[in-house]
Amino acid sequence: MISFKILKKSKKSRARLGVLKTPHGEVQTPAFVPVATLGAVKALTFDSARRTGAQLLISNTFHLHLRPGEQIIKKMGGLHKFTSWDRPLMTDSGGFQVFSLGFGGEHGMGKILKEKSGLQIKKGDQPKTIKIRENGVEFRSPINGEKLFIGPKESIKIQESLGADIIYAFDECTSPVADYEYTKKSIETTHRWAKESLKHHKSKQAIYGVVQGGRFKDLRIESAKFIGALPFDGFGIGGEFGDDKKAMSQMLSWVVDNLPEEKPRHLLGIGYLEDMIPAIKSGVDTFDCIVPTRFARHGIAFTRTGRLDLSKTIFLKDKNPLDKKCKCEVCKTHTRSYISHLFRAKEINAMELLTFHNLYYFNEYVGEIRKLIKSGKI
RNA sequence: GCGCAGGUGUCAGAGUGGUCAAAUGAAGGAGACUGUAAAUCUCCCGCCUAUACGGCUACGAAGGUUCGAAUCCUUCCCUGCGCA
Repeated sequence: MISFKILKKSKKSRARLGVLKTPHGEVQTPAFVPVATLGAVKALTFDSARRTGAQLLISNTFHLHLRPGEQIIKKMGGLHKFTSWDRPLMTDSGGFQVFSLGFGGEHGMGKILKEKSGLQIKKGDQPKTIKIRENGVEFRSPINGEKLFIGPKESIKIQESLGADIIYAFDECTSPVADYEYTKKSIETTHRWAKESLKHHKSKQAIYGVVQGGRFKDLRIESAKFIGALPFDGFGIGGEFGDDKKAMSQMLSWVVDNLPEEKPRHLLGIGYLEDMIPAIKSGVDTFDCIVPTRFARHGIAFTRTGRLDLSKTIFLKDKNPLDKKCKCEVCKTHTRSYISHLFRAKEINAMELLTFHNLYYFNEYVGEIRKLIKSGKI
């Protein structure tokens, strides 16, 4: 089980400072949650991940079910023992894959709408590659194409075998091009699955319910009220978040105002650095995102002066560290020149160094935000 | 000197009479990425431009054959290997 203690509530916003206690230690919130989809922070050892200041990781039910399979992990003593990660851990339910392997993949879009596409998902529409049924989803394995079925019952069973500290109810993450009627129907499904998830939940792990509702105010509120009234230990906020930054804060406030105040809230799959303060001010306690890790593998470093693309030749002549003020071990020891060279030469160290720095920087950034809440500035 | 093989865009390397500014890589350039099918993906990459199924210049050099040549012929230059 977990417990969540709110240490301070901001007078200026919905932001709050807290401590999330889990069987594997405490998390100072607000906290950034690095993603370890397959039971690894890509490019890093867990020892390194700890040194970046990572407090809590999120792994993925769908992907671990496919490979190596939850039975293997259970036999190895659960995810913590299997991986050697000894700090708090959560597993996502596979709900995001309903989107990413469904409409998301089909339409070639993420959950943040970049440009008007003219596409619209209407009530009754189904993605081509997967089928969303009453009790779950017929997936196709991205590895070998085999059919598999995951619903709330399956997801919870898998997550119980994996044994993370916090698990999630199975949900449908909706597309930014889903229309009102589709989204309305979808939250009915997500709500039904939430109750089913609770029904099949037998372990002592904490379980979070997931709020959906797309960009529609009444649906977000309805979903928050419904999920918030169920006996979950905390709440995930998922789905699309509109096509501009203001919209996200707006949508989060609709949701947060209708969730129980004393329970932790996790914003699923957001954010960029610039999303953090708005999300935290909207009352979010934890949030995960693949950005620092994936972008690192694509050559991008996040710094106080913006993003740097280390694949550019210009950095070969740059003696500076990635970020002059950063105290991380990468910035203390390496130049942009060297890291750029490694990246361009496709040395895997480049990914390690960039991933380390990015995670350190993200964690540091949230740490600063915690200080701002503490000192009453946010 | 003789024999053999060969000289293609920044590089490597296809192409052996038209559909060739020339496959494919690489290098180079630009962009994307928000609960990870992502060490991935997209675009540009001879020059000019009104950016188009446009113009120009190009496949070692110079001539030639042909309606048409990177592709065939002649000479020359150069490179590699072998033999003297």
